[in-house]
Amino acid sequence: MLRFAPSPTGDMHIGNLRVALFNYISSVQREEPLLIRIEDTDKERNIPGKEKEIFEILALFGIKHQEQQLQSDNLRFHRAMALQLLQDKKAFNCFCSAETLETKREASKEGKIAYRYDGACENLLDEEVIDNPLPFTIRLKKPNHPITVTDIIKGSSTFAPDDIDSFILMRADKYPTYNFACAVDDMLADISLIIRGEDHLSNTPKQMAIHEALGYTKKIEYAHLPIILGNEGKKMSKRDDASSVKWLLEEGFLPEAITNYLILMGNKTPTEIFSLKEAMKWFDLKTISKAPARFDIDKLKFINREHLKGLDPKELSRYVGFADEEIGLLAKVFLEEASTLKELRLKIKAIFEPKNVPDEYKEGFDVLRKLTLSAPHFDDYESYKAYLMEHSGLKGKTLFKPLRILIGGAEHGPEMADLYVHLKNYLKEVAK
RNA sequence: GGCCCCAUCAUCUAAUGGUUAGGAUUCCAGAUUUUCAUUCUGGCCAUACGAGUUCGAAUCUCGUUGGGGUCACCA
Repeated sequence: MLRFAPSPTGDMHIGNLRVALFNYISSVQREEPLLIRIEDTDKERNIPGKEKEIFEILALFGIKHQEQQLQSDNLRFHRAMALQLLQDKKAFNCFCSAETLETKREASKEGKIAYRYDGACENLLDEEVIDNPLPFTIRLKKPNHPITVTDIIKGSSTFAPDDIDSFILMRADKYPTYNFACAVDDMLADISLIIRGEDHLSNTPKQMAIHEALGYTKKIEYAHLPIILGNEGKKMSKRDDASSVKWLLEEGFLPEAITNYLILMGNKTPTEIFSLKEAMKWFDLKTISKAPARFDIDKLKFINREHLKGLDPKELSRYVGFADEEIGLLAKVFLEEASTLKELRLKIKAIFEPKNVPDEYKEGFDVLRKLTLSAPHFDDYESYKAYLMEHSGLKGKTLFKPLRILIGGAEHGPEMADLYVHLKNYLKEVAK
């Protein structure tokens, strides 16, 4: 079983989507089910409705899953396991207040030394624990040996016991922390391969320590994906528009193109343009680069354009707000200068809307417009052009510039003959 | 700062000890198109640095520098 475990605390991030995608591909390749687990243990941060949004996005990108669960539904298991660790003396109650810990943390920061839990409550006598009325957390005793994480992408890295530390499993409010809930749930779900972002790499030895303390011996495979960097060369944050899947969709990037780019970036692929289905055949976690990759919106635009070119005209027409194959074909013509659906919609809209004509072309424009409205139907651009030339007396730039504005909606654009074929049945409307 | 990871054009990558270090995106120039854009052709641009190992290093080793991640009773 593989799993994708997002938390419903914000908009779906592009990095999350990539993790979801890779999990999906790997689950299909390995013929193992995929579990979607919503990590909702932080009641304060959960945003109502985000969960639904996550499933909608997954569906939109064609990511299919076999099972789904809410992490909070496993609460009784988290508590039972914590109790067991306490009984086995693998964990202990900690009565240090958040404030005390905070001051100690500040102190080490000032002394420029790494903060570690000082073990204050590790060896309390049973009576001291029983009689203590203070709220408490439960901490795992740090392991007595280093833990090595073997990662499909990163190779292996070893962590010392001090770096794993005696961290908190259960908070004072009796709810599990992320690491504990995650480790228990992965164990319960019999997860075989965990694909997640590199920012979880330092959590992995902690979760392995939990498994070890619980006596769970199944060897889980790991793949930590390199971070996606924003323009600044730092981890993409909510502040980067492009990090939001919703934003990219609104900008007019096709899910297929986003998928293509997410698989392509920081990776070695046989071709540049491909579908998810094609990628299934050759995708391999081992070819993912170890170094973080920078998000390049220009490359995404290029890929989007390529996918747009391959789209069925009818479908493309619907995407730009029409229901006519001809408009779809017209949109394709505009693909030479537009690369997103949003840009395409603007170009097409400009053709059907009242035109903005610069003064120098106003006169010619009016002549051409009236001529077009009264002209007979011409099947091809050449005849239409000849008709206009004959009746207007215009030629060269004074003809073509206003004409372009009239039927192209802009001063610049694709070959007018290419526009005309798809517009000839709309001509009266366009010149209106 | 501690720990972990990384290092080929501006960006994403290819070259599994022997290549004029290749491709793509971006950018620029010429060409062509009765306007512009497109298209085509071409161009700019990289092995971070320093030591080894070797007949030979982008490739292996070590160091330096640089970059990133992470250090919560968040996930």
